[in-house]
Amino acid sequence: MPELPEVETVRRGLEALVVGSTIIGSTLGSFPGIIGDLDHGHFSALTNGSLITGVDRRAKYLFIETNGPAILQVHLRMTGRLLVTTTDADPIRFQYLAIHLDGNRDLRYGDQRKFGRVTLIDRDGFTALSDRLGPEPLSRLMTARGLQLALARRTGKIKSALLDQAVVAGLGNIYVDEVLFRCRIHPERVPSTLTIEECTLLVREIRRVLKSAIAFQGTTFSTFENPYGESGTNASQLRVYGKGGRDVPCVRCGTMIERIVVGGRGTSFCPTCQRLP
DNA sequence: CATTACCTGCAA
DNA sequence: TTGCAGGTAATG
Repeated sequence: MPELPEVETVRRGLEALVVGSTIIGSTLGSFPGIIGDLDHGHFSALTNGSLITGVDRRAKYLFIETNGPAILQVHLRMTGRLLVTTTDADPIRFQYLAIHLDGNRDLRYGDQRKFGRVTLIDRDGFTALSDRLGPEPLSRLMTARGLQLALARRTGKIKSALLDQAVVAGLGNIYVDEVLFRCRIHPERVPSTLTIEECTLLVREIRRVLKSAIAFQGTTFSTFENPYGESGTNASQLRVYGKGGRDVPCVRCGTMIERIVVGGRGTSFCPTCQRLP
């Protein structure tokens, strides 16, 4: 499940592999909807001949920048994969798009569940999207005070608030559970009741957990891979995610990790370390 | 605010 | 055979 660390891992791989390459064509597979509402002719007209000048990330979105009229916007959602291969390589699993680059290489997009998209946007589209996302947690724009302010008018549950990309950009189900465990905050805490001390702790642990996960090249449970086709190794670092209701003891106190549903998401936490006030 | 749709592999 | 996995948009 690609969240910020996994998307950042893909970004770094793509930056090393495709910046400086020119798009010379593309092949659409059996699910044309992968490129959104655009037809392949228009997609080609807007991308063929463009030089790839950079790869950026905002929240869980990737942006492949070009010197042409379009930016490629990629969202991997649940099972999307971007791989760089040779042009004559066999199709990757669930391949729906191949972008042909000069030098006999392809940028391939595969997606078992067809949730992800590779769409084209312009500079205004990027700005509009970026404007409705919250601060990047690895930048100075995320602050304890800002987080407390964003949480002040929230009446739901802290886990749901942190999953809202308008509050903090890039957290998903895995890392929210991990961050809350490390902060000893119950996932059902009312967001507006968090103290500034707790927000300071959250900011610190969000950064720590995400940076560490990037260093491990992301968490791979089944499908996540970097553009080289390599799995991430962060799964071994997880303390609670996926462990609730399976007789797994808390690494801190030995209490069995519990599983509940919060905002429709499976949630694992330690009922002893993470108590409601 | 919560719930559902979108998808498909896989575990129970 | 059923239901769960979950990021985001759409809906109630």
